[in-house]
Amino acid sequence: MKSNLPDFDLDRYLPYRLTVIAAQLSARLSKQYKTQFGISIAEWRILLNLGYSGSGSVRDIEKRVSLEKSKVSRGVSRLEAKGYLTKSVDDKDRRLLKLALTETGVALLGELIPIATAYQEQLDEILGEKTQSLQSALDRLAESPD
Amino acid sequence: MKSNLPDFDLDRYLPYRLTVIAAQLSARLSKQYKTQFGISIAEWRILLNLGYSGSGSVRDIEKRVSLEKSKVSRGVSRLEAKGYLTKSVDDKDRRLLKLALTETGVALLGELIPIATAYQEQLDEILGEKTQSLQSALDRLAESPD
DNA sequence: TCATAATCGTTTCATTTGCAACGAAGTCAA
DNA sequence: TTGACTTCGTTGCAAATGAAACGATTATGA
Repeated sequence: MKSNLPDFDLDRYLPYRLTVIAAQLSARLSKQYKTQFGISIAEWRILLNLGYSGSGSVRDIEKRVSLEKSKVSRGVSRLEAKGYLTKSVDDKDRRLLKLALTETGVALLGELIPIATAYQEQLDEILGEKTQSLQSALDRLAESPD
Repeated sequence: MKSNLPDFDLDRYLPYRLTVIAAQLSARLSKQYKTQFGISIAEWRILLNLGYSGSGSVRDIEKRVSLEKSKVSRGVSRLEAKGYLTKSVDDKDRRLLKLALTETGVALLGELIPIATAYQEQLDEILGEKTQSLQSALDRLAESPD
């Protein structure tokens, strides 16, 4: 087809670019967590949140780590089945679940975190002095409306 | 559970951060393209690639726009069903498909591109002087070998 | 030439996803 | 108190996804 289209540079188009690079960066840890620990990214985020908050509801996690509530719900169930956390009803509000890591869960998280930290350090090394400007540019995008 | 975990800042963790922001940026255009034109992101990338390359095989698109070949295959089929492109066998190598936009496909793309361009400009505005440093930081990450 | 290997695009299949609907529990106001 | 409304977590369901297998075609090299 003859085309007389305006120019467009996909490689500089941020929605595309960020999606591709995010997938690239996530892929490595995702594979390692899956093969070595049988844990998905969603599960990792849940563990992490519970590790630091001490306990929380499905909704707390959903808001805090950017996961849909059905994903959180299913992730929590899997983690419970594997013995990494416990579910109980919150006494103050019986609609809520009180989720908390088990000892095994804490131990697992203790293995996952150093791996992520090492990866982040590696990325910071690659970025060098650009680390700060990247983070502050991302701050801007994150704050932007819609 | 008592925890004695090393510190970890998820909000500065790039694999997470980029994933969240990428999803946020993509969501807006994704919705608009879907509701207004019935087009998915994968289809948009396919259209875009064909619009500029003139024609190409499934594999060309796969490599060029970061889509799995099954996604390309299905996207191409949908676009063909909607009349936006044509499939034919490549005469030089009969394993390959020769894909090309129809007139309708070019017209559609002619509507999609200005929307994306306007969005990119809006993002550049939000980023201001940080646009360049963001792009160059992303260059670094993209080049990194994992 | 002929057998083997590689590549292309499609499809199968199990899993994942996102959305909406749901029951249970809590809130609010009349 | 009652009834309408909201919130919580789960689940049903249809669609999307990704990996592997497949047939068809081409490339390679003995």
